[in-house]
Amino acid sequence: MGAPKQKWTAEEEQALKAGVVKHGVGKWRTILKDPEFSSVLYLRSNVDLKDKWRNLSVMANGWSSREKSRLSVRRVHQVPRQGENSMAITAVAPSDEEIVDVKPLQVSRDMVHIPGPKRSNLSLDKLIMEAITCLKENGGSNKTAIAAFIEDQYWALPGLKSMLSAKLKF
Amino acid sequence: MGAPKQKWTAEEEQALKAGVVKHGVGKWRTILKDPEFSSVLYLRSNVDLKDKWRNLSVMANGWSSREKSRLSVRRVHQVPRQGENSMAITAVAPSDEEIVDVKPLQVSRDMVHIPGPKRSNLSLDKLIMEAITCLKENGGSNKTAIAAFIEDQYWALPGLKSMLSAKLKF
DNA sequence: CACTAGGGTTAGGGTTCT
DNA sequence: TAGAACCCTAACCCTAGT
Repeated sequence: MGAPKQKWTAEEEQALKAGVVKHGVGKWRTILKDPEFSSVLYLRSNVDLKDKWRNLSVMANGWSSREKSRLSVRRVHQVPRQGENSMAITAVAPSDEEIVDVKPLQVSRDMVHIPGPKRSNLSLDKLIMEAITCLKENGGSNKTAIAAFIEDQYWALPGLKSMLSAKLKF
Repeated sequence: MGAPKQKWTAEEEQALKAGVVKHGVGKWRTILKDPEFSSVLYLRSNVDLKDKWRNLSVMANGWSSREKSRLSVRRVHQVPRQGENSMAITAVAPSDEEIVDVKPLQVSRDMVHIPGPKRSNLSLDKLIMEAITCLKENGGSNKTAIAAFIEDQYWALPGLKSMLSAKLKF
């Protein structure tokens, strides 16, 4: 139908966050016009950006009320929107299968799984190496922000901490 | 505990249908406020209207055999995305008994279903690079933005951030 | 007029009740 | 087991204020 709901993709979400980092909260039109993000966000309006940011913010602190019994692991499959937004980096051959269910760090096998943000499991090694490289090359970068960036992608992957501990050596 | 579940009466159902003919599908609040129907529907919410309409539509779409639909009110729409929403309805004068059948005139857009290509991890590397670049270039500016960004990320696994912060020194 | 902030509404998946 | 009624909330709309 005319305007079906357009679910935000992970790429769009990240682009928005990066846009906010670069231009600031509330600079929706600016973010949208930035060629760095427009290729990803061109389907969105400034108002869309604002609304999405609001949703993200709500999730960030509290969405306490009803996170109660979320049983059942549900496969939330997201149908990629009409091709075209594929211009980006092709890199990574994702040998890894998609991870559908992300579980909290400490979960016993019969515990309830909390459906986390749907994220794909791309090569962790790749990410880590990339991050390390970037960090080294950009001595002045804000390490906290970078850590946050990585966290956002992998916050729920089990075993992440230990993996990182093993890989990161400075 | 709670509401005993209110079955829809024939009058309510009738009013809903009339409301849709008059105001269009999706104008639930408008229908509800219309004095022509509010006296009948005052017990219902806009969401109730929407849900009821969905039920009616499912029935009409032949899933379950039932009264056949003779009349149809069709949503006419046009553009994908970014366009104006306007939904025009063409109300064909009902003979008298009417079941409203809502079906998209044209192809549905969700027929396009790309079989689970792993969702892109395409831009992650790029995003990381962008973030780093931005942070670097902006130096001290946009502290507000950065703070907002970090704050937004804060719900994520705290262990990782602190660990990275500790390991990566600048 | 263009944009943003914030409240309001809708769409659609999910859940509960019968 | 099905289906009607109801819930949740991301996505989208409306509009005052700047």
